Amino acid sequence: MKLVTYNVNGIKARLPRLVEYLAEQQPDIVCLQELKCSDDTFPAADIEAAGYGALWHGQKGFNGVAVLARGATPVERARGLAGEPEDEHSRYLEVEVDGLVVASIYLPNGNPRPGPKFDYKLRWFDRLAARAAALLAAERPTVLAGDFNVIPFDDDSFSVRAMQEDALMQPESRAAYRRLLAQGWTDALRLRHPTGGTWTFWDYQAGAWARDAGFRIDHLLLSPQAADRLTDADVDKEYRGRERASDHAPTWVRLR
DNA sequence: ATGGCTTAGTTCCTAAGA
Repeated sequence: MKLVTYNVNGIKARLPRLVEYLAEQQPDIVCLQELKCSDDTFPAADIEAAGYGALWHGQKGFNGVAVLARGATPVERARGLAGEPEDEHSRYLEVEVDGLVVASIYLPNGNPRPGPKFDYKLRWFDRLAARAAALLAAERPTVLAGDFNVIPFDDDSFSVRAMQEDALMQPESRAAYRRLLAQGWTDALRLRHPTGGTWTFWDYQAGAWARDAGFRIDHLLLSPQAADRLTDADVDKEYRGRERASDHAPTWVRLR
């Protein structure tokens, strides 16, 4: 089965691209981020017409996450993370589908840094880590899939210098990501492409796509029970080059 | 040489993204 994470950067603007992707790739499970739509404007009918059941956690204007399942409706386990009741950002949706536990994650960007947005990013990371530890303790096949807004290693970026001051590459961001991995999660893309150079995001600006000036920030973290079933992981890079594309490309794992 | 772009909402500008 193919499980995808895809930051669509506005599901309304991206709907033709998304429907096309579903038809061409027929992924089994798709985690979406940056819906940028409220719950009542999510295009559920179009998704259903494409053959997918869906759960979504929307927000007007920005954020918003969803999980789609081919020929099935995901069963909701949680929306939002504990630990900060006043946080109203829609960034976490956890479901169960076909015996798999799946979370769609949109971690805060954290720019500008330093400042309250960067502090929020680190707090959100801690809250995610608490949930992730509980998920591991259940010893089930589990996938944390999403836009983590972290460039884990220097070779995950086209230019260390260009990103040096960015929140995505700060030591604190990387340390938080490493602490998460150290719980026992497998970074599937890293495992399959251990020397880096695999990008999931190319900025709209400065001809980044044309120069292949990208970086890797969309990640799929597998519990040991899911990692045992991993057969492949990669990026459907070609979709970044299409008309009115998202600035992210679909990123995926195959599990037995 | 991340400067430039794109999306959505409060639209003919602003906020947010990364």
